[in-house]
This record gives sequence, structure tokens and C-alpha cells, in this order.
Amino acid sequence: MSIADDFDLQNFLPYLLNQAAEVSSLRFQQVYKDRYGMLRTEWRVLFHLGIYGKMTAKEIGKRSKMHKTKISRAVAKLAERRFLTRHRDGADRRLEYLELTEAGQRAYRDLRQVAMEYDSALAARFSDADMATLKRMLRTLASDAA
Amino acid sequence: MSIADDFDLQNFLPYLLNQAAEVSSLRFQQVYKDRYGMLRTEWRVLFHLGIYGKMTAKEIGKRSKMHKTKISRAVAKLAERRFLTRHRDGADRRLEYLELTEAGQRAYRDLRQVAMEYDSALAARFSDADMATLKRMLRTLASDAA
DNA sequence: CGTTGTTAGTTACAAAACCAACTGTTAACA
DNA sequence: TGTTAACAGTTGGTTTTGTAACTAACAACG
Repeated sequence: MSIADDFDLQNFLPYLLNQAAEVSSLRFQQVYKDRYGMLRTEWRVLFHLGIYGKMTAKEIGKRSKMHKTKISRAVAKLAERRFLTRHRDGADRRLEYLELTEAGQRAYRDLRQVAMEYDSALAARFSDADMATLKRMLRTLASDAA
Repeated sequence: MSIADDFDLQNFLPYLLNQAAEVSSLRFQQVYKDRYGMLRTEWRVLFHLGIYGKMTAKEIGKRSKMHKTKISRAVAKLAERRFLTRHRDGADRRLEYLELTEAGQRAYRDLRQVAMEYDSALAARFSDADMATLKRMLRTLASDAA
């Protein structure tokens, strides 16, 4: 009972997912951290704006599932560093449109390149079929844990 | 360039892994948090001791890849709640053996049951072959990001 | 209009994580 | 032995996150 239980942590999916996520995030983190002093929340906001263009904090929240306070702080940091600008909506003055500056777009394109190369390096360790299976399953798991 | 870029965040493996990990951890977190007021670090330490039996903080660190300060604080909390006991090694007095108390083992067995049921529920959404592929790939990714 | 409810976003405070320096102990080896 | 290095584990101070309450603006409906 107290020694050598047969439950295996390495087979417990949430644990395994966390380990894989942590390890695989590390190298990319080093780049956006060392190169731009960004946090995870910040590169995510940067990427959302880089990919989809101008949008509000609310929309970023819906797409990324990040909490609005995290987004608010990430936006403040990115604005302070002149990576994005904020524009109030004329009709509904609660809304604020966020848009990358030239500097923000340069940072985005730079990091996007790193991300793509890193993703390819990770994918190279597996067959195309396995990668497709993996991504499909991860998307299912991410969309809602049964 | 600024609008509708073609990079897809949902295909960037580190991002996708994080999303899946976060969502799939949530339900289990609710149980150990609501039922025992534990943190993630604490259930991990509890499980390591429940599964492998008596060991030192150092060994837990090696197996779990958690930083020693996290482990130290989790152990302190678990000891305070009488879920584990600490015994100095007679020969090398730097070492401290950690072992679950009866209460600790009860908590472990309770949570292990929850974990197993949750894992089964997650697995039920996929074929056995796909689950095997998923776990194999996650283990590869967790062991070292190329 | 005016009250009540809802929404977008921010701020304040507490909880947790991170990093570096620390204590106490053993090992290495001149 | 004596000195220096290495190791197990802890503590302190800062950063980051989480939670809840807040402000400012709009909407619904009497």
C-alpha cells in the first residue's frame, strides 16, 4: 500500500500534457523573453493582433480564452513599449481597438519566423500521420474536457 | 501584412499543448482544490509519495522536474496538514525522508480514484490506438524538446 | 427620461511562482 | 586535519497570477 503503488503518473493525461507543454514551450519562451522581454501573455496578444489584425481586448479574450485581466496587463505592457496603439470606438466608447505599430509588426514577424521553425523542428520527430492525429486530439481536448 | 496573416496559432504545437493541458487540468484541479485545499505542487508531491513510497525531496525533484523550492514549500504544507512525516537520515543528516501518514494515504487513494476515473473519461473520447499514439508522442515531447 | 442591468476594461489586494542567496552538512584532497 | 567545493533543503524579496471589486459607458424598459 505505502510502497510501489501501481498507478502511473506518466499515464495520467493531464499530468503528461502539462509536462509536454512545459518542455515544448521552453525554447520558444527563451526567444521571446531574451529578445523582447515578453511574457507568455504578451506574445499571445502580439500574435493575435499580428495574425488577425485590429481587434478589441474582448475579442482577443474570446479567441485565446485568456482572462481579461491578463489581457489588460499584457496590452498595457505592449502599448508602453510602442508595440501597439489603442483607439476608442466612436460609436461605443467602451470599446478600444488595438492595432500593432510598425515595431509591433516587426516583432511579430520575427517571432512568427522563430515559431514556424521551432514547430517544424518538433514535427520532424514524428510522421505526418501521427502529427495530424496529435493535433486533432489536442484540439478536441482543448475545446472542452469531457 | 497587418490583416489576415496566414500563420495559424491553433497549429503551433507549444500553444496547442498549453491549451489542451490547461483545459484538461481544470476539472481535476477543482477536486484537489475544493476537497483538500491543495495546490498543483502539493498533489504532485502527494502522488509521488503515494506511488513510489518513502523518498527524499531531491528524488521527487528528479522524477517530477519540479524546482526544489516548489517542493520544499509543498512538503511544508503537507507536513503541516499531517499528510506526511519527515525523518532525517542517520548517516547523511542533509537528507530527509518523506513518507505519507495514514491521512496522507487516504487523501492519495481518494484522489487517485478521481484521477483514474477522469483519465478514463478523457480516453473514452478516442480510440485505443489514437490514445496510445498520443501518449507516446507526449512522452517523447516531454522527455526533451528537440 | 430614469432606474436597473449589462458590458469593456482597469485596479487593488492576496496568493503563488521565480530566482538568488542562504544554512547546515558531507566530500575531496592538499 | 584544514580548507574549499558540493550538496540538500530553506528563506527572502521580487515578479506574476488570480479574484473581486471597481469605473465608465451603453441598453432595456417602465
